[in-house]
Amino acid sequence: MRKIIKDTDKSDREGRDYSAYPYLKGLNPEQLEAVLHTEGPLLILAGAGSGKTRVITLRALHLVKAGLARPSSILGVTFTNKAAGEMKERIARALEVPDKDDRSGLLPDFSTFHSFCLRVLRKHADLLGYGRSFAVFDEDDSGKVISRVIKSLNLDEKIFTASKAKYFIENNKNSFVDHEQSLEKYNNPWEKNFSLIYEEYSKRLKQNDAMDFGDLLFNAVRLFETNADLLEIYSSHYQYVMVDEFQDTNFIQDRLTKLLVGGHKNICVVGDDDQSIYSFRGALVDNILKFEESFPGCRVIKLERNYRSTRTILNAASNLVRENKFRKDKTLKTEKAGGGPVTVYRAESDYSEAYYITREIRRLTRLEGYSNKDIAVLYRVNSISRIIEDRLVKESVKYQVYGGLKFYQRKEIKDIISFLRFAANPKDAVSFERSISCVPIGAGEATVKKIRDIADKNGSDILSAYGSGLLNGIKGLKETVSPVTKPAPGLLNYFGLIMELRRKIDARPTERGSLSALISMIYVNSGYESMLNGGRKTRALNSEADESRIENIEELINASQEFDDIAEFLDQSAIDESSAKGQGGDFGDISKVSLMTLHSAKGLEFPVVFMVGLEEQLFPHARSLFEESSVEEERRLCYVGITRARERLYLTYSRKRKMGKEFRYNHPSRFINEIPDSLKEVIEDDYSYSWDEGSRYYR
DNA sequence: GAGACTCGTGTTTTT
DNA sequence: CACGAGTCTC
Repeated sequence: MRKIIKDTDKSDREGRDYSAYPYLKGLNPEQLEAVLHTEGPLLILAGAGSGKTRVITLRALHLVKAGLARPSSILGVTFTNKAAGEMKERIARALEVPDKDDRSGLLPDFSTFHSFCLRVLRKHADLLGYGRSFAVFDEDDSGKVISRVIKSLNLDEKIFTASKAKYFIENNKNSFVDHEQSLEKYNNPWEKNFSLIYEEYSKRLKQNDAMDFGDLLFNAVRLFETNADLLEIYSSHYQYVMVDEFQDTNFIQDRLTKLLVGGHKNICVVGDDDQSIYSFRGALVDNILKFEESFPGCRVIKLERNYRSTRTILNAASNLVRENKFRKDKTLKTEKAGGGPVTVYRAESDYSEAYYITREIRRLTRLEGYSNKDIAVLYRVNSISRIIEDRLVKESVKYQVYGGLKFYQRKEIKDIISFLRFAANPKDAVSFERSISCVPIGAGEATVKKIRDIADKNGSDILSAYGSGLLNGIKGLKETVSPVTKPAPGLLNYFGLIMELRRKIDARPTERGSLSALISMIYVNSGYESMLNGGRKTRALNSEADESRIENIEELINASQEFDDIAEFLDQSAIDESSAKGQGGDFGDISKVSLMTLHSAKGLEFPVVFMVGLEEQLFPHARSLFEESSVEEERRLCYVGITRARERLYLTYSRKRKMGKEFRYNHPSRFINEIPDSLKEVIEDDYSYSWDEGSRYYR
């Protein structure tokens, strides 16, 4: 098999064809080389729009087609589930693996770092002292625990805020520093206290038999570093490893990657230091800059041909990013012609800015042959979307907001799932509290505390305490277990429901009924449904907020039909980031304008891009202005935004903007000035929108 | 002690 | 402006 590759390689230079591998046609020489370089370390420095995704997927495809690897021995790591899913889909189509069947083994394993680690830990976390059904806490859950910890340590919550503590803990976990090392490492009182919080937090997670997001990576690395035989199994199983967006990996992700490929070193990483935009998450650009040092003899391939943007757009991007001092110099070349100038719009107010964008979108779709799906509106912070949305709604332009609150993070969804989570893992006190207090059943803080205290005192979890009658002294809990018959809210009914869920979880899938039936049961029997319906006769009488909650729960019941396995569903819901319904990431087939943050736009492209709110303090964000390196990161973020555009780019800013309670008068972003005038066309606010509405807004 | 109510606050970004 | 913590009332 090796031979075939070599022959192919050679034949390229001699101009022979690739009839055995038709998918290689149309690749440029660098791309081709990247696809064909299969053995040993490979670094692909891929500029924006240089066909990076195509190279990765073709490389995986080629490994299979050329008989070098079984699909299941290829691991592709990405940062979002969406990206992972898309790559898998592409390969599935190329390999003609049908959709519905059990695909395991037939396709390469494309995962995020987190889902990969979670899968590993589900199998082996007992080696680290975790239970079979350990819980996965999201930011929200761990935030709650952290706040509690800060209180219990009698620290001033104004000074040692939960968010700072969270940041501290996250950073340490990302750097593979555990709470003991943290206590040793830091000596000043400030960090010492955070270390104490870290320590207590870790203990509580353990009590809850829970891991947070950081733990997934931390524990996977710990697992592999302390169990050489297990690492051997995994690293010899995954003969070929690829990591996408390598510039955004942090210390622990880099470490995990190196562990996995230690034996064979068949590692291919793809990235672009100009697109490193996650340093606040602990991402280290050095991981990609020093990759060659880590893997001596590594092949480096640069993809510098951009197939996406017009020359003007690309020039704008290049000129901008050239302002950064700390970067590897490189130049993207384009194949496309000039294109029109970048439009810079100066608005008097954010309202007027939204008006302009909406009007321009309508003009583009009516007169210039674009459709809504070709257009994206990108902003620095989510809060900007609102005023744009208002205007789009008023002018009946269909749009879809991506990102923002994720589906599984919505209150009502978390509420319903917390019943299931608690039933699956009775040590999960966070889910216990959430489930018992999300419906008013006469159990408030005091009762909850009483229950926890009883359980703690007897050294058992809450459900065992209930099962052995220890809770009988509590008001409303005199009888023993009773099956759930009617949806009457109450403490007894609550425990009846949880016990019932537990029985079903343990039962064989054939005997327990479908998962969606279980979730419906929770919804009805917990009293959640009647709470939302508020006793009203028809749903039309419900408030808009309640109605949307009901719809979301119905969506949840719907979505859960795809799952047979409860544990799998719980894992998915813990780490799946997909936002509101119907957002599979298929931007192509919905006729809506896309609205999203610049961060979530990474990896996407649109014929028309509007970048909104290009103002000092907002973009670059106020919090970045203290450090040169942070401003550079903002600039890279701007670079990412610009390079999303294929044909037309709009940069808009407003002189006056409502931020929080007050109006701010910001200067235009330095990033606008950093694009040469010759590439720009500046349009001033023409005051043509309705001042009536505007002034009412500004009252 | 539970639940309604008000006030104040706070809004960066993949998992 | 929406959410959470804190206060007040039943």
